[in-house]
Amino acid sequence: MEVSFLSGAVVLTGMTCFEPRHIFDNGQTFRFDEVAHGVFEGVAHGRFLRVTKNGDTVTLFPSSADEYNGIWKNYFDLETNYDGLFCDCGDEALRKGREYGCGLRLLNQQPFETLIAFIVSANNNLKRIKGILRRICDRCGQPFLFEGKTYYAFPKPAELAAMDEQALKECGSGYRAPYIREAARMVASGFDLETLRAKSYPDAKKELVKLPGVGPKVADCILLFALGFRDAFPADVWIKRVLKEHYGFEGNDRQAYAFAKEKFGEYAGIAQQYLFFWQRDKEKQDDEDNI
DNA sequence: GCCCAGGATCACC
DNA sequence: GGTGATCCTGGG
Repeated sequence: MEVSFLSGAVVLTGMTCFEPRHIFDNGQTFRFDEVAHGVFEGVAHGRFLRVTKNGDTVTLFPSSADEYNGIWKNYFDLETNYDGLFCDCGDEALRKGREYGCGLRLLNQQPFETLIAFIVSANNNLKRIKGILRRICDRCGQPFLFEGKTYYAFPKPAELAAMDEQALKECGSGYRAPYIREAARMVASGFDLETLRAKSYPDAKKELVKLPGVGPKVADCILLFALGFRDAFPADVWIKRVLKEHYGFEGNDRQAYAFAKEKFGEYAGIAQQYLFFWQRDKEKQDDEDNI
């Protein structure tokens, strides 16, 4: 991989392990859309970003050397080498998932945004989650202009805590409105997500589930997608189907965590992403076949 | 109008 | 520690 800085853009060449669709359309972020074939746009870290890929060349726009080094390099987890991961792991399902999901990467997102996004994700589907978060951002995030269009940053804890329950419900969040409000209030008044990075995985998880609307699965999403815990393993319905179909595993949630830890070890979270992507695409394909 | 998908919570054992 | 009802809403 090589990085070059053009005027207003960052160009990454030799990117064999970077596939925008696999990165943005895998349930880890809800703020990017494919606006044209192969062109993804979204807002992260309070900035607009357009990501395109041609061959093995990835372009980030608009960007600069400072922004790349300060934000996007870490956001796209570019210091982790995904190339050889799980290639000869002796686990057929994982090897296949890895092959299929090649180019997928874990994003390092902002903890507060990730917390709220996954509270919203509970008992919900991708399309609705996206809509709810967009309306929340439109309503109380900081606006900024880019190419003549207005975009909204994800709200800060205090901005979100200031929204009343009724307004949150009007965004479509339903019964989750009081959870969102109270979690935002707790973070605004001192619940420090950043310090969780220094804790062990079980301790950090114990802290997170103290927040309203955060159970074991949502806590794992925050740990994996925002706080750098690569061993966190979000056990949602999709991944439980994988465990059942390909590993013959049938158990409750806590047994699933133990199984994942034993089976996939310190990279359980990355394995989860490959398996999740594979399973979801497979079922999407099955649905299309049934039409 | 009815049923379904999707996790956290709460009451209860 | 585990089980099952409930919450909300878009979509079939």
